[in-house]
This record gives sequence, C-alpha cells and structure tokens, in this order.
Amino acid sequence: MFLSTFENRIDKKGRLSVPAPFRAVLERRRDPLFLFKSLTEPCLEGCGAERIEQIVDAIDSMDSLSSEVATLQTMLSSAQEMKLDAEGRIMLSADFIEFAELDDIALYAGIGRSFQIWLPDRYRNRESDARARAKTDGLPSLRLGRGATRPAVESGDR
Amino acid sequence: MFLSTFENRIDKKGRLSVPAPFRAVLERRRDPLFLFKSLTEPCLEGCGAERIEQIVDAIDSMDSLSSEVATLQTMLSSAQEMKLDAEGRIMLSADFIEFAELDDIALYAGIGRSFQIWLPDRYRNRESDARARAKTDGLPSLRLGRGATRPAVESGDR
DNA sequence: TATAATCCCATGATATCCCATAATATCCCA
DNA sequence: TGGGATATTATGGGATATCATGGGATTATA
Repeated sequence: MFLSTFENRIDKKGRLSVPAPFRAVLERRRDPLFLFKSLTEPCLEGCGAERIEQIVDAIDSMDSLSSEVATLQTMLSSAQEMKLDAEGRIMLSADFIEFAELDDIALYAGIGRSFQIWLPDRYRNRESDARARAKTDGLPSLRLGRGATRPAVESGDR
Repeated sequence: MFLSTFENRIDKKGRLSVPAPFRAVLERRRDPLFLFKSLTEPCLEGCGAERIEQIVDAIDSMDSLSSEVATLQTMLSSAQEMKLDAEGRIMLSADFIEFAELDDIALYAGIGRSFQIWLPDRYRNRESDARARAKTDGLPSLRLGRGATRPAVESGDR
C-alpha cells in the first residue's frame, strides 16, 4: 500500500527519488513502476504493471469506436514505464513536468493502491479543500469487507 | 506493451526512427513490424506479426460474406512489413504519408498491443478532446478480465 | 543510366551508470 | 535507556553509453 506524503527534489538533470517506502512496495511485488498523466487532475499517477494490463485487456473487450476506448488509449499513450537508477530515482520527461506543472520539488501522495505526484502548493490547496468539504458534507460511508456494494476483488495491490 | 508517446523527425530521405522502447518490444518477441492504415482514423497503426495473425485467424472463423470480414480484409490489404535499417529507422511509403497527412514530424502513440503514428497537432487535438470528455463524463469503468469471472470495478484515476 | 533504397559511419544531445556525500534513521551494546 | 556506531536515504556530479539524426558511399531497381 502506498501511504503518506513525501516531498523530494527534482535535480537539474530531471531526476527524482522515489520515496523508499514506495520502492519497498514495488520491490516486494517485483513490479515495475508506471507513471501516467491523470485524466482528471493536473498530476501524475503512479501504479504497477497490473493496472496497465487491466486497461489493455479492457480495450480489447470494448467497442473500438466508443469514446471510452479513446479515453483509455489516451491514458496508455501517456503512460511510461519508469526505470529506477541504482539510487532509486526516476527521470521525469519534459512532458510530465509540464503536465503537472512541476517545479523543483515534487510531492508524492500515497493513496493506497496507487500514488500521485503533485506540485506541492497545488496539492496542499486541494487537501484543505477536501478537509473543508468533509466538515460540511460529512464523511463518505465506508462499506468495508467483501460482499458489499462493491464486489470483492482478488487480493493484491493494483 | 507499446506505451507513451514520441515525436520523431522524418528526414529528407523519408526515414523515420522507431522509438527505441518500441523496437525493444518487437525484438524481445523476435517480431517484425507491420504498419497499416487505420480503419477509423487518419493515422497509421503499427504492431507485430502476432496481431496480424490474430486478424487473419479471426477472418477464417467468421462468415466470409459478412461486412466485418470485408473491413478486416481492407485493413490487411493496406498492411506492409517494415524493414528497419541498422539504426532502427523505417521508410514510409508515399501512400502512408499521404494517408496520415504526415509532415516532417511524426508522433508515435503507444496504446498497448499496438501503436499509432499521427501528425502531432492532430493527435494533440484528439488527446485534449478525450481529456475534456473524461472530465465531464467521468472515467470509463474497466471491465476486467475476460468474460465475467471478475466483477467490474471503478477505474482508478483519482 | 538515372533514381531510389540500403549500408555505413559520424555526431550532438541526453539518458544511464557509477561514485561521493551529508543528513537522518536505525541498530547495538554497555 | 543512553549514545556512539552503522545503515539508509536523498542528493549531486563526472564518466559512459544510448539514441535520434544526418550524410556520403554503395548497391539495387526500373
């Protein structure tokens, strides 16, 4: 599970350390790391191979002319497999940096099965918005465990 | 898997580098590269031999009089096996260049089992359309796995 | 013989590898 | 439980390899 937030520096070569706890998650699963541009927010999203494979399989089974397929293809075409160097760093492409409007510090936000990379100020603004909303709207009800509205899914991070 | 996007230059001899990660995918599978004209969009589509064989097999198992077969045959008839030079470049036929309305820069977009080659501006327009749609309509739900072994789960871009 | 395709080599940009270091966290044993 | 020793982490920089690209020479082709 990807949890907690971390702020790391993007050096002048464009390298960015992946937080050690996140690397540990990936290593334990023997998973390569994929990053892609979020479809809905100005941030990058990180995940393992399994989620990418899900999307590829889903496209195969859908109507190739549907707009959903176009959306999923857009996601794939922004996805990159990130090779970590010996020190656990990735290289952010200019495209990624521009999309998330990153400067010299990147904020990692672990959100369970995946994580996001944000411009720190932008992330904090959104965080305080979310907290304000929770105060007025209350918390979403959590239906936990198997057999609830949301069917159980095979174990394993995705 | 073919992922990510790349912009490469078509030089004055008509040569175009295949992105190294795409070449790696093909080499690993010992697959030659095929290009054909997209049936639905003004772009070229690229894949390995395996996918071509899938299409041929699909035709065999379909009603030879159906219009789907005619469509797939149209696709195959535009397919060319591309030979790469020592530096990993292909030569695009005049027919291909005209069909995709390519200029001096070609944009490769990896979409999983295949990739596309676009005029960059045209691709980016299509991408921003897809992103705008995703923002208003929400994300497609992923139908996972083949058949219904696994229940549907919300896609995870959040 | 002219034209186009292929081969071969050169080159600049940039990613990757490898090492160093400072700060911090963890360990270990008195 | 304290506190020094050790390991880990994030970061930086130089050396090296890879990649995309360009062009001349050579071969195929029409």
